[in-house]
Amino acid sequence: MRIGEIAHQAGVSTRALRYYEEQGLLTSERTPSGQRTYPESAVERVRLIQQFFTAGLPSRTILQLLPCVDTGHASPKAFELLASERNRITAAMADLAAARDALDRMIDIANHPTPEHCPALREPAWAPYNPADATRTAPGPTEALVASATLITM
Amino acid sequence: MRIGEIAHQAGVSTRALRYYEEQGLLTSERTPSGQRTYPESAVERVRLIQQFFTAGLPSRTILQLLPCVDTGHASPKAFELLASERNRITAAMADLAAARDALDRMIDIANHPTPEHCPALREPAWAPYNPADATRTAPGPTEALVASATLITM
DNA sequence: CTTGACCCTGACGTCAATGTGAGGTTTTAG
DNA sequence: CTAAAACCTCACATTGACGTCAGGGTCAAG
Repeated sequence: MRIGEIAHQAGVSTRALRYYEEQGLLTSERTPSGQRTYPESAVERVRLIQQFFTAGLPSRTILQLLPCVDTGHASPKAFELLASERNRITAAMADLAAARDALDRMIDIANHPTPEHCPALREPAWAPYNPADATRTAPGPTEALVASATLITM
Repeated sequence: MRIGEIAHQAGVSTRALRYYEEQGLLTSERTPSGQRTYPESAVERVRLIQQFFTAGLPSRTILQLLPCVDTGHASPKAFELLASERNRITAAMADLAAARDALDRMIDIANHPTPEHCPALREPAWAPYNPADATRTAPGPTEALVASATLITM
């Protein structure tokens, strides 16, 4: 398969694929005329790479991780890296959850049944970590709103 | 309080605070000589701003959101924005979870009790979405490893 | 053989939240 | 009073994963 096909199937640009190759994340055969050729499996590999990029891993880190995907074995160094990146991701998820909760508090206040009731600041929307709000975990308030917004934005 | 104190308490640089002001996210009084002065509450406000930045919201979006923190009311536009950003964050968390699971699969394989058993690719580590692995949700494998890595990296 | 779609290699542009340094004023501690 | 520490305003540098344009080959179809 040529680069355009891979790009299409993996949902990325050809520029991205050449960049991955430049970074050592992806290899390709070449036709006599110099055009890149990939095996089918490249599609999944690109998707994995993209997943890591999306998760905020820099290319240098991905480069260190990929060999252990290929060999199925992890050196001690790679092992540490795997673990520390996992921790990083976990921390990032916590940060996102915190921001989401802040938004939820704002939505709650904006949705307050009696708008006259909260002139501004009885409990500021950004109060530091109100544990009473932390009992609920996943869905959050105003499901209908979020659902409709999903329709709008996804 | 002056800028250095706020920066210290909020855990950001003075440069960041001046940038926030430049972007309209933060206001300050000035002493006759021109030095910035902030109320105590600025610390929490900066922390909120940082939380949003960490969650990937761009300053322009934060700028649209903050008024509704201040007034406790959200215009329809702001409301849509709140909802769509909440969705964005939720999607980002899902992406992080997917990457974390990919790492977990790699860790599992690297930790495989019989390393000789998986020469490379019986089930590639990056197999697309193995639902059997999705039953477990939060903690993941190799707790001890992750715990020790936490000690190392946090 | 030619046209249009695809591919190639540079190489510069982008965007956003800061970092950093220059050159100068203000505040604070002694 | 003096020196250090903190502040001020420009304004250019950084980082990373691409976008985009230039200038030029390649490949299938008609």
